Amino acid sequence: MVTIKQIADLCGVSRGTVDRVINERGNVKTETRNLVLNMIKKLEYQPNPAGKALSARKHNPVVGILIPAKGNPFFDDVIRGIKTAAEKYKIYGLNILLHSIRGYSTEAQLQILAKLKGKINALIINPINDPLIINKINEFVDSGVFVVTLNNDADESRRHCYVGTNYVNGGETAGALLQMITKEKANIGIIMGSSKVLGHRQRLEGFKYNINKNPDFKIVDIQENDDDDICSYDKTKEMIMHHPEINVLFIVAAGVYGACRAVLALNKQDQLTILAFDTVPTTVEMMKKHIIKAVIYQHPYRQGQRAMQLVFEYLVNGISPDKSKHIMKNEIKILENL
Amino acid sequence: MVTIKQIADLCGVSRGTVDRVINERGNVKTETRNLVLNMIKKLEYQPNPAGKALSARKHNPVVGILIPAKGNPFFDDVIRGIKTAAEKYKIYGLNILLHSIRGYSTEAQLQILAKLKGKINALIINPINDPLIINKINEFVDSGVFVVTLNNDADESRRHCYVGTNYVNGGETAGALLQMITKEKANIGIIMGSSKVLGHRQRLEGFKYNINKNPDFKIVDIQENDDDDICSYDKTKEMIMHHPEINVLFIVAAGVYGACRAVLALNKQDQLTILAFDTVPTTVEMMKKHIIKAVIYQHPYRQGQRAMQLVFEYLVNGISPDKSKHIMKNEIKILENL
DNA sequence: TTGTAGGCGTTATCAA
DNA sequence: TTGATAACGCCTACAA
Repeated sequence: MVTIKQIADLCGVSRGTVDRVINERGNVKTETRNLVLNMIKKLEYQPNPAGKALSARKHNPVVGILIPAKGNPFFDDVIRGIKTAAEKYKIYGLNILLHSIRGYSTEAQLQILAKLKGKINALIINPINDPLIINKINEFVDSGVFVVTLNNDADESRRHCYVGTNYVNGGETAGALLQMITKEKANIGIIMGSSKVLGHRQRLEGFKYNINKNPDFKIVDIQENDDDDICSYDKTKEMIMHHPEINVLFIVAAGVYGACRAVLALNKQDQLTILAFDTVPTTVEMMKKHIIKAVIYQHPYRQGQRAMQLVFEYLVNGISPDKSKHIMKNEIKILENL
Repeated sequence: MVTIKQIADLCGVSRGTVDRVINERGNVKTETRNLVLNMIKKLEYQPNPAGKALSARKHNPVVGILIPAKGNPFFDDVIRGIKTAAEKYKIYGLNILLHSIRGYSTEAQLQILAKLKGKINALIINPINDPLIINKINEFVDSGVFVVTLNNDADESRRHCYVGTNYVNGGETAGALLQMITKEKANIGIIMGSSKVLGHRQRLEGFKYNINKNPDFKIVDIQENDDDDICSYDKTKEMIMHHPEINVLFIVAAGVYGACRAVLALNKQDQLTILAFDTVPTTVEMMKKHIIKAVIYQHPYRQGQRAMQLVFEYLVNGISPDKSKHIMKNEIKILENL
């Protein structure tokens, strides 16, 4: 393990000069610069994160976090992952400014972002795909803030990293699983959050892609519940009543509890195979009651943890992420392996 | 964030004294000791891992690793996880001595352990549950070595940590999944590694527990293949020929490829639902050919990574593990979410 | 353009 | 029994 001091000694210059070369601070003669650079390459110099971390204590870096988690239990685990990681990193002087807001509103997000401006060194955000937000993200990036998009990407922006899942694959997996667990023919009713949400559309796309291969599987109806349980309850009830042939219910986003309650209200639980996403407490409850057969799980805790880890490594250890997309696998959860 | 220096100043003693108290090096008057201890408690002092890491560079800690990985592709991913993590920690001065051996032999394990004695500060081991090995593990622990058991526990020993899965639950999950994907009745043939291996016995136990709830599911035959593909091929062939009523094949350990080849040789692939463990390349191949329906996955990469992480945090950051068992979930993998 | 020196927090050695 | 000091690797302000 080579250190700056060693490089300096071997090049016959001071540590300061080597540091200037490494961190591109300028004010180094081209010759000495090249000398140092060659030595660095030759000895495969790598900065020691512990040294950096210690040195970084003087900055007290701050991470701004913006997540529309209020009223959406999926994010509870994401936030738990964030907070656990934050606690671990606190000792290094890394602090967080956590903003959990309710629902998806460009206006609200912009407001929080304005508040965070100038106060943070990194930003973790579950962004709306709105040009105004994209724009703000780019502004943060330009001002040197490290930006991680969480659970929903904004790849039109210049964010450094995305942590989340492959939504298309989530739908495909659900579709394949459904074909495994369904005896004979399936008439599928779909309840989705909103076709305005990219992730929901992609899941549906993946699901359809896999389902359409099988002539015994038909999608009978698709309704949107806006991720709201009451709306979900009404829409599901209506759907099942209008289409008594439905024997599979696929719930693509939130509102799982409302949909299940509708099934129970109609006493249809024994005639329906229900598939959903995520293991929020109410969903687990419905799995325990054998109402929901299986769900697709997107590692929410690890998503939160990973986002914080990336920020920590960048800000404190001076390590840039090795890849820009950190994708969690879509797992299949049944009651037994929750 | 309080530092040793601050504690020292507030107590009117030197940093050296505070360090002596914290690390219980003795040679401190009881009064000053209590003074310091109270201050530490009051200010909730927590050591800064970066400081420790920097200081630890002087020791150049070494991790011994002993895994019977040769000829067992399951461990390829475990080792990949170990090596990736080791690479990351190299810069901190942490080095590894990796011993990958072939097969499970107490003698061979003892030999390696003897070789490692005195050379290592931590040990990661996939141990045989033999009193001789347990004894050696305890010797290492007593001499101050941090010991992590990997993928197979030795909880009769005083090892610090176990990283692995819950085998009983793996079997239960497989059993539950099987009941979901099987139409009507199932006559199950089971190929297991060896009843001498605790993990295999536990998987079988969990599987039976779940299967026995359902009168339509019967276990027809159980054979052991000693984790060997050729043996697996022969035993499976024989089993299927002797029991033409078998319509489900459950492979509890290695030898998946051999078993599948037997099925193919008998041209039985369309009449059998096959379930197995782990996603080794040959198993994935069989999944792509639609011979194997699903497998239970035990996060091998993460197991290796986690074991190294625990060692790193202990040796370099001076952080003791928060729990003694680090259990990975049993995941269900189908072709789509591999 | 380059070098020096001090500090981040912890540990270890030596002197008192 | 205690204190002073240097070292781990990096960064930065200031001096040359």
